[in-house]
Amino acid sequence: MEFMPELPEVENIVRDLRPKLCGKKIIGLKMTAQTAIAGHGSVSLAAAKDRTIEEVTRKGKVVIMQLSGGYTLLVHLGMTGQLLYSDKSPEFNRYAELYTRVLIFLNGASELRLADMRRFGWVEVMEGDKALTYIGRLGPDLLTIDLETFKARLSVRKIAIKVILLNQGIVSGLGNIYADESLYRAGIHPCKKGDTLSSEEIKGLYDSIRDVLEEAIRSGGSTIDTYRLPDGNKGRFQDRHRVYQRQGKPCMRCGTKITRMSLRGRGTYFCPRCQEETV
DNA sequence: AGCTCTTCCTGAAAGC
DNA sequence: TGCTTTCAGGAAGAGC
Repeated sequence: MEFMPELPEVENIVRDLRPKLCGKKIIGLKMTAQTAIAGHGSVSLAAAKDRTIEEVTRKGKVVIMQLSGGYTLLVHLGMTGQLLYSDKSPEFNRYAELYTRVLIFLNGASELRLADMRRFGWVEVMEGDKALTYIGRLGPDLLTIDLETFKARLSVRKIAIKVILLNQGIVSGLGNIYADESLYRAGIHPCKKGDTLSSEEIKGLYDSIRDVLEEAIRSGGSTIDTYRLPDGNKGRFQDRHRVYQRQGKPCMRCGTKITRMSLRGRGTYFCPRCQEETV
């Protein structure tokens, strides 16, 4: 159960869903179990009924579905969320059967559902400017941000760089796994404060993040595979972890044992030699 | 501004 | 063996 959808997984989901959903009309919605509706200024989910899905995009980890009439459907997968599409007679996996939270019925006998065991995920329908306001509060997406913006947003912060990277209001898309992996590749200690990073370090981190994200997207992430084989094919990105959940194991670069620490309540993995704390 | 702590939720894993 | 506790994680909120 290794989903933890971060930017690469959400990117793959959006790429997969876009051609399937665009042009489809929402003919009904059903909330199951306890609902997972966020309250960022939303209207009732029912407002999405009879609207057509015009575009499917994302920003950071948030899936954005533009609906006709100026409405927007947002989906966040939290930790364990899956967005499952089916146009066959709904035959989903056991996970989906157990943990479905929201069902969206589409024309053409197809449906989309949010299944989410731990219920940190949510869906929300917004009208007009509300969605723009919410999306605008998210920092620039890390797959498309330019170096100057990246530098400007990081270098003014006096907090640990990992905390910066996880704050979706500063830059969006990274979660715990890719934050650690990116910092490792850049050779930067997770606790180093943003305003103490040199230009070279910021450039190195920028490149590392881009590399990690693109590699993860190419390797299929993990969530994309749950569309068809939820309990089987899980993607390959976890095989590429160099520090995440590798505490006690040798660093692939220098052999030093990977360390685990808790940073703001998040498990944080790094190589104490390659990511020396210099300040 | 930034830190710590708490809440949400559930299953895996560790402790006894 | 079997019950109980702890932990993990994204995001938001409270209080200092």
